[in-house]
Amino acid sequence: MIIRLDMQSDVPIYTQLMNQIIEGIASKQLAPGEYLPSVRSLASDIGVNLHTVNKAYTLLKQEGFIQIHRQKGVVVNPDGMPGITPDYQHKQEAQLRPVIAEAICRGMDKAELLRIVESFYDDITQEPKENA
Amino acid sequence: MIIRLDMQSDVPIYTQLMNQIIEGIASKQLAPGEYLPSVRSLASDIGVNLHTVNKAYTLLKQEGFIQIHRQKGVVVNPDGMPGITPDYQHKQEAQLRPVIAEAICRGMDKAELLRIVESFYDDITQEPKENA
DNA sequence: ATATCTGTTATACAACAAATATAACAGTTG
DNA sequence: CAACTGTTATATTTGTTGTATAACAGATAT
Repeated sequence: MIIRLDMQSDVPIYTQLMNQIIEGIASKQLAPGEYLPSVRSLASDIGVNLHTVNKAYTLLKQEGFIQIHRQKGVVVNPDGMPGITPDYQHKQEAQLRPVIAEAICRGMDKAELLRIVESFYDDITQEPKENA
Repeated sequence: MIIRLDMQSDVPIYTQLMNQIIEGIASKQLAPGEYLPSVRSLASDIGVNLHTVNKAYTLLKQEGFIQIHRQKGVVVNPDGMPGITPDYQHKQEAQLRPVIAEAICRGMDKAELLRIVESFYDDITQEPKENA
């Protein structure tokens, strides 16, 4: 999977990494059971420090997306993804409400917003588009 | 309008302030032309520093949600809200994609996600529920 | 067994962001 | 003139982000 980082972004690198790995899983470019690069090799590939990758991996492990087998490597959770927990629902609401509120302010009607969400949903689930 | 801050949150206070003001406008609890408290009085009310409120106001001004009249006060933009600019669309995509990708990972199907977005949309547009 | 690969931990450092604390300035309004 | 606006400046504290090294401990391949 190709990782694209924007070093100019105000989004932390470890967050960009987490987001791209999660989208990779959502788009089935990364399948459960599939191994991810080691912290050192990924860090080297994308030109960041080992600890930055390790932070992303550790947080993804805490949320249940990946498993880390000591001395063996990092693998997309073969037991499946975490489900819709109450904690997750609260986090999702905290993320969605501000986005929806701003859309409303700017005059976006409900149908248009739903159309946009749907198109992103389709776009993610219809990857892989690895080759361009 | 009632402002609720979570001092334990990892979301910066000035961001929480911006979000709540934007949701206040979206829900029509704050109407265009309506005056907001001065930086000093709001800061005093919610128990934060003057500069924290000023940062939120300044950013809201930059995005076009409010106007700041020197020596007169802060007012919800009476010329209307900013529209759907390309910059905004990019920001919105950057905010939405990670949320949608995680929802997909966790097994939320498209209909359920759309239902959630719709319910938040309705919830925001059907405030004010000031009295509980 | 020895070298090499894992993740893990620890420490130190630089740069930056967030928030506070004071203070002062410059216009507006009562 | 006093009191209120937003604005600007400076300083300090605290926490986050990211880098840099280094070492540890277990697994694996030669």
